[in-house]
Amino acid sequence: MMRTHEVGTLRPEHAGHEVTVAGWVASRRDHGGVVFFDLRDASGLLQVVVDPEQITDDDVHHIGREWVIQIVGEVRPRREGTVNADLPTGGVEVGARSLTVLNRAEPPPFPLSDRGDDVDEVLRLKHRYLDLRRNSMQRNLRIRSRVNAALRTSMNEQDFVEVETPMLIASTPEGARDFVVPSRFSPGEFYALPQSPQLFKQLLMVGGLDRYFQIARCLRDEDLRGNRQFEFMQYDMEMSFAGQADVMAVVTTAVSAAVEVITGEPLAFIPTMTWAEAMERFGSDKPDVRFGMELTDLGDAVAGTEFKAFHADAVKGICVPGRGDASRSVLDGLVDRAKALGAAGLVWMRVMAEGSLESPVAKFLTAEEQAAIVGALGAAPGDLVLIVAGARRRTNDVLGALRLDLGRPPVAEGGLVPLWIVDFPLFEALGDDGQPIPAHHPFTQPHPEDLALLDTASGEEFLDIRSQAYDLVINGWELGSGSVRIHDPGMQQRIFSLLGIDETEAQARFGFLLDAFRYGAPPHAGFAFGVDRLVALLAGEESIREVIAFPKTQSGADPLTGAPNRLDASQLRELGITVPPRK
RNA sequence: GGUCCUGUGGUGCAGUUUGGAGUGCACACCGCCCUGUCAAGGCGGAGGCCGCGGGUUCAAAUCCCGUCAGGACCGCCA
Repeated sequence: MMRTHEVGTLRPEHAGHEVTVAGWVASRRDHGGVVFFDLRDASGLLQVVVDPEQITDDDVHHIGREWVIQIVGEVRPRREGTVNADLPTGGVEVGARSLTVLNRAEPPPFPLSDRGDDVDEVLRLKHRYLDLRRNSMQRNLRIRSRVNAALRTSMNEQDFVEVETPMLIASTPEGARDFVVPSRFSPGEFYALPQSPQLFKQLLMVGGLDRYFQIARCLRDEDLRGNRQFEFMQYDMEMSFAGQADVMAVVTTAVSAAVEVITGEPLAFIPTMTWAEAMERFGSDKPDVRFGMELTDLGDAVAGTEFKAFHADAVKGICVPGRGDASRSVLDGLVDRAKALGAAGLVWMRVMAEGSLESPVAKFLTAEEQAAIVGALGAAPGDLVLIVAGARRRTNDVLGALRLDLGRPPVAEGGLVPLWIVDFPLFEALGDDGQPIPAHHPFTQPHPEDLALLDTASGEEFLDIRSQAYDLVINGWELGSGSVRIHDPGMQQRIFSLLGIDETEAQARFGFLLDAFRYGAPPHAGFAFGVDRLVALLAGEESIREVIAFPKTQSGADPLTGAPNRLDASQLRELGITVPPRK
């Protein structure tokens, strides 16, 4: 038997038991005579004591970190004054009767203790198998496993059917850039890897599965970020004879179950906010509502002002508490940032004692206007006021970004604060040809109150049409989104025609789905969210790389395996692929 | 595609602003001492292409140009 116990399970009630334990040497404290080892396995740390009267082999003084050893010995309570309150096993130790070296180890290239948290990430990824031994990675992957299990259990309890959908599918030109896989049987032709199971889950609804879910791997060939990887896991669901409220209830139950299994507290209730309100108050469709600094409309405060920059579609501001002491170079940096985000400029104002304003533009504003600005923002002496004027949507975007730059707390601070964002616009913008561009995807059902607008709208008015699309946001991260789908061929035809997709093109892109819908598609709606992001939030990590066993760097490389790499000439020949010579 | 930040013994940093001998700190590593430590302690030692290439200069870790790698952000992510 390799071991009788995992080290982290031993407690004072085991005193007197003879145990066999095995693991890695986390540290050695060598007194020349007695030697202490911290023995680590997946369950934790345990102090092992090697007494020279028990074990006389001098090699014990040369056992290094990360050596793999096995100890047979007796559990005993620690002597008075030597209990370690920082360790769950700190009340006991094992006195070694025998010590076996199961494997030697070279010194690791970086510390595996909690001190290793600051190590260069490339080095960690290159030796991920060592990085995984560290506390935080062990913890994060175990959180991930329990979240996956909780989601599955919840969906099964809610009578959903888990169905796997294919990884090798047809490419459609919609959405994100596809990863593609060459076909050996049909040289010159390619499969695409799924960006999401979207079309398949709608086919499953036509197929009468009624309630589908999957924890699905999705792939998108777009630039990576702290919370975006090429490949990621989506909790994906779709339900028939159901609408927005039904979907939100099911998702809330599942997410709540996952949160509860980690934090011990369910998400009792997830408040709802319209997209329009989120944009006006927070300048974001994924508002972080854990802190204030809300966007305030200053249109009334500066109505009729002489200051020409404030003669704009919208004049809005935020108040940054206590940052009136920001240096000129910091303020210049904020102005640059605002301009980079597309603002014409940024007005900053330091709020001085008695509420007077110190600002390059103060001389253009009357005392009444200055007082109105301070009043509207509720600014106090010592605060910093930032004002942007311009087109309303751009103004909201810029201030929303500055608000996050200046006020956003660490992702784990204050627990999880979830929010449903509803009534997204159906179209996010107008293309160069004046055709509206869908905000979600072209199968999204318009909002019932805005159906009439579909026929009467023109130009920018299209952007006011709402849809039955909804997002789940937690702590300012877009966790996922969903929508009620169009199931009526007539409505689908109208949307395609608004999007400038003619029948031939629609057939070519989504013909199989449209064909399926001719045979009696049930009304259906669904949702999907990023499991990596949920796990990162629950683990308190800013980057999903910390909750993925083998992630890629920002340039899409894997320092451990060397992916991506080049193929043999013979392999390429078989696939009918020619690649340019290496530069 | 763009902007910004970072790159110095195995690891984490300081040094770069204002050029002057690879100068410093902590950890790890090796040797010796040490029988109750908790990241043990003490003494000693070894370990450097200052990411890479070019330029300026009497002299470059330091200034300039280029490049590579990593990260954050913009674009992108229906």
